Amino acid sequence: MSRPTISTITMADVARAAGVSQPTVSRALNGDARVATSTRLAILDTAERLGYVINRAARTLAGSSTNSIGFVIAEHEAHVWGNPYIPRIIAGISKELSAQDKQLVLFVAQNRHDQDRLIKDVSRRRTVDGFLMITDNRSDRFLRFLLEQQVPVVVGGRPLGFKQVSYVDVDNIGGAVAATAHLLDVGCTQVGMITGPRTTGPGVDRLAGYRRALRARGLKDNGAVYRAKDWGIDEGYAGMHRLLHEHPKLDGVFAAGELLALGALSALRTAGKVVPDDVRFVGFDDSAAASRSDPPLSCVAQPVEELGQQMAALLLRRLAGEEKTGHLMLPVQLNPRASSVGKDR
Amino acid sequence: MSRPTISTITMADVARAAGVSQPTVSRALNGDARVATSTRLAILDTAERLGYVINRAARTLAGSSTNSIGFVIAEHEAHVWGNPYIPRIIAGISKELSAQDKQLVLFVAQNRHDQDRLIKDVSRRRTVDGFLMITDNRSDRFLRFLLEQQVPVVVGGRPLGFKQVSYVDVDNIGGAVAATAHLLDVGCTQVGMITGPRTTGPGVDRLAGYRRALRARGLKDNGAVYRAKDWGIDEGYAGMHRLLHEHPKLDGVFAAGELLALGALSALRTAGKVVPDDVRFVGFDDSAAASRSDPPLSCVAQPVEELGQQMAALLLRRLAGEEKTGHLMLPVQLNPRASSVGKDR
DNA sequence: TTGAAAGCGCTAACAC
DNA sequence: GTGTTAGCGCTTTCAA
Repeated sequence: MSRPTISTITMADVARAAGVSQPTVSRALNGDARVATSTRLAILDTAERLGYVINRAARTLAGSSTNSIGFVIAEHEAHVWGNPYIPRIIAGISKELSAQDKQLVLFVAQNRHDQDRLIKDVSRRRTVDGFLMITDNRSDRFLRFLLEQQVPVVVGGRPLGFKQVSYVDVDNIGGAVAATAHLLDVGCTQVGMITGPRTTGPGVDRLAGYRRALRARGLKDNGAVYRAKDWGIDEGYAGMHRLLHEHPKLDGVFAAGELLALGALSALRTAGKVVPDDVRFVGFDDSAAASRSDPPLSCVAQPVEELGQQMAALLLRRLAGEEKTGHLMLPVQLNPRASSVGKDR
Repeated sequence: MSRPTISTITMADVARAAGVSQPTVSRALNGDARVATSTRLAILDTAERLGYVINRAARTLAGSSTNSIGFVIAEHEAHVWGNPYIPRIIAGISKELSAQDKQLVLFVAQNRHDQDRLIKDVSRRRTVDGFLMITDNRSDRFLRFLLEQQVPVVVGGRPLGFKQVSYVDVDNIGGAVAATAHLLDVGCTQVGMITGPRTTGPGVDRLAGYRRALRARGLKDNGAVYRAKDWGIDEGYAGMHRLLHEHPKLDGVFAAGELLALGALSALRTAGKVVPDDVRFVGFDDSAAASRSDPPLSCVAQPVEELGQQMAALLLRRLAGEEKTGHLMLPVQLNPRASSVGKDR
């Protein structure tokens, strides 16, 4: 049993079977309005019956679009590779793209050299119609290049230091306000925060939300803020450790990242603190992980998969000329949980 | 300043500039041995000078290869999206592929429906030359299909229930043996284990390694094994919780997964155990995360990025006809650390 | 509303 | 060794 021959049904085959010309098949399949409804239906039927699948290479060669978009992972080493959201973001992107019959091509540019190669390639030959990317704003040369060249691009997470860039982000400020307000609501008087890098939009915005919530209650900033250098578990641990030493009376903590929260929690337990008896805690999480039982903590749930999907949708709209530069903010949800951690309840 | 025109330098342009025919340019650029060295050099030089970049669509249409390979994420929802290794695996794959000028196309098949669509597409039209995939062996219909159709595929992690499939995996057995032996070496007398799903190669193999190490010391299995239903943090927590209740005298634990270890650690702390004073602990980790300070635990370090790279390399070799079905086992390293967790040292 | 003809940029025979 | 000649399977004018 040798490999079955891949049926190479072409538009010409469909045309022959349907009794029309090959260009008419092309028009019908591409939704050209000039094709008579009866013809279209006959063609669609024949194509389906014959199991026709378009040859992307031919389409790309003849047409003006590549029908594929690129996803660039350009974050600095320590960030992205510890970014637990990448798979989910990809799932969201993929969902949207496959619905529109676009291919998703992956590019990894961890260092300057990779970026240069990408820049060179893109500048000379358009391999994809546009880019989606996750960046930590450190190694942003590729993004800058894309914007200069006016190559369509949509970024995940508000990028700092760029004007006129399309991006999709979750409501970081709103989420941080809700988290902080929640801690105050349940009676905390000394609320601290571990925020993400000041070089990132989410890091800055979540801190802003925390401060806004304090201000709204007429509380003054007690300085119990740790600005993590990255989003990793280590920084969460280090941050919590430091906060506990500098602010022994802390009775509430908001850790603005999933791994930061894990690390912070670890430090709390190491210090013998019981959550929420000694210290109330709110973290960040993927909304898809909302059912997670450990840590059974209050968290701000972000729609990560939808973030990816919306990024793709926004890019496709731009490519279709329906939209110029634009932003999109996805709502988050505060997910309060009343479990105890640090000892058995 | 409008968008600079993408220079559409074709082989014909290079040919003209170099004073040869277009097919000769094709041969030179593709390393055809029949081209005279002097001609080749002249052509390469001209191409470089003109900034020539090949048109992949044209190459694919005219040739017999698509010059791109697919990466399929086919794991069951709960598994993959919590799989912390995906980004690193992708990095490794990308490294190898870009070195060979191949594109990486992503496919996501979370459910039966996605898989059917993929199967249908692949059976009718070859979009990529081969596939790389991560699977949890539950939703393995796509893999089965690929094998039946003799589509080249390389799997990451030993897949259960398949014969004649190429895969790359780390030395799970060796790692588990080393981990268990280490616990015994440092004086543990009651060593338990939390292993991964019995439907996965690594889950089975790591358990086998643990048992082999016990046997080698003449110890009999004390039954202190928790078989996690997935690799998530929750299962680690649940497993540790259960082990502690059923085996109160446990003084050593081997958690055979990164998230399993995190969860297990959490449960240990929750139960008031101090690591390593009360219980010795060995987890699994990405070797790239070896510098991680929390948890500062002994671990089996896996070369995850290299796993991806080797997967790609193996597939490319198969496509080049250099190799048939084959396996590759990457060595792991036991990384003993002597830190304390659960209280300040 | 449809067909005929041209051509996208490359690879692959086949000559010389 | 190198040039000539044919397509690959589409999209896109241009006629009809």
